[in-house]
Amino acid sequence: MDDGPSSPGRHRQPLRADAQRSVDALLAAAAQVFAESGVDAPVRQITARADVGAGTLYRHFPQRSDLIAAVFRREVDACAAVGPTLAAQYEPLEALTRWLERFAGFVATKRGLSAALHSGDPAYDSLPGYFQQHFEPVLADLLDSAARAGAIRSDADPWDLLRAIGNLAVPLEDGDDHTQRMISLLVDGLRYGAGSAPRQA
Amino acid sequence: MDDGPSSPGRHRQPLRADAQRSVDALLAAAAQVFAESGVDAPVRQITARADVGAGTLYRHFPQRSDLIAAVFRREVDACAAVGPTLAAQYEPLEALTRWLERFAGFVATKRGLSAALHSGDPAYDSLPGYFQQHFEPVLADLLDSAARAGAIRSDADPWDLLRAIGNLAVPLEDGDDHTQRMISLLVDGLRYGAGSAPRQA
DNA sequence: CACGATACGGAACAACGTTCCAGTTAGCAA
DNA sequence: TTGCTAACTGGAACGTTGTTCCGTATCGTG
Repeated sequence: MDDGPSSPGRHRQPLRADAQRSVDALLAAAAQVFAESGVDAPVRQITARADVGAGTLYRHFPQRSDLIAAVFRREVDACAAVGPTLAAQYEPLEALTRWLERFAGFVATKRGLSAALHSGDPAYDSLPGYFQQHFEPVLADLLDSAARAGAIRSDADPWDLLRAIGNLAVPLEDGDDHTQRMISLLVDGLRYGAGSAPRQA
Repeated sequence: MDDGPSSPGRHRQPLRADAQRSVDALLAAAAQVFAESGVDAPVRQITARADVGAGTLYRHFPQRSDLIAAVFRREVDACAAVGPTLAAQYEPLEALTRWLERFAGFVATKRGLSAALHSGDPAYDSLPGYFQQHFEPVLADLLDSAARAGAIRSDADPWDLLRAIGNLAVPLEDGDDHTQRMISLLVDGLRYGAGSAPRQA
């Protein structure tokens, strides 16, 4: 979930208690600020909200991309973890719908990150893989359960769906319910061929 | 070719002579600096090379995107204009090859612009259209002439070729001749089905 | 409790984007 | 040519940002 310092090996040392607090506060603050002002937001805005000095930030995240990548991974983990929880709590179709909405919320906070991803900085190279690796199995399980229950067709491709919703949620940004309507439309589309022979995802 | 001030209607007034000099100097300097250091290069670097004050830059290009877009359009125009010239000067296949190499040179100076394009700034919205609108006819003519001369097959899609070379030239940046070899490979591919029935571009 | 290692805060510096205006210059009319 | 006005120019100056540095505070341990 939270790797302490920068990029390479996970966490080398157990991190002192206050240091762990700082890292957590920074990641939480950065997540909020990134969502509000994009990944190019001023550093001071983050340190101020985390109630932390600038030196503390640079101690744990020497490169800006370290912070961005860490926030990204943390949010991917959080969103992916919701999948099994929902699956245990709701019937398959309901769990699927709710998770897709949650995923749309995740995507909505990624304003400006797309540009960073294509900036050529090698620090971001691993993120798309991380994204796919963690989300695809979660959605695959949700789809599978719903299909077994006869609630949706069985030929939906998880990765296609993820990208479709990603494209749906990105251009809006504003808090209207357009994305939500689109998602339910997609789910309805999945339900269409439930019992009989389906066509495509 | 050179629209004076910022974005909307072309040039509203004929621009005073010294102002025209400044604009030209700025566009030339910006083109060099962008090619060397990317579109995020410091403003002062541009004004210094243009031998111009900062105020002069902001008078003619209030937004950074104005300057970037102007440089982009100017270079598109310059590159597109070379097409007919080469066509009149060389035999069709030679003209085609030379222009493709020229086009690769154009693409090579666009480092970092791809990221800006996807930044969401509406000032860049028109650029892709401008790109396609000016390059596609030029290449289409060159391909057509070469096909009529029996030098290449006749089913090559100009737009496909432009994007292929664009992808070829982007990742290299360094001045090796890899791009050039790839282009000649492409042209050889075009020649393959010259007289007989071809397959695809 | 005391001590060493670790981490913290925020002042300080450098570099940048942008604004502002006193001085200069181009274009035109007499 | 000369004089006038509007347009244009240069660069100092300001506010903001990224980043470093180090005296001080805190943690974990024997």
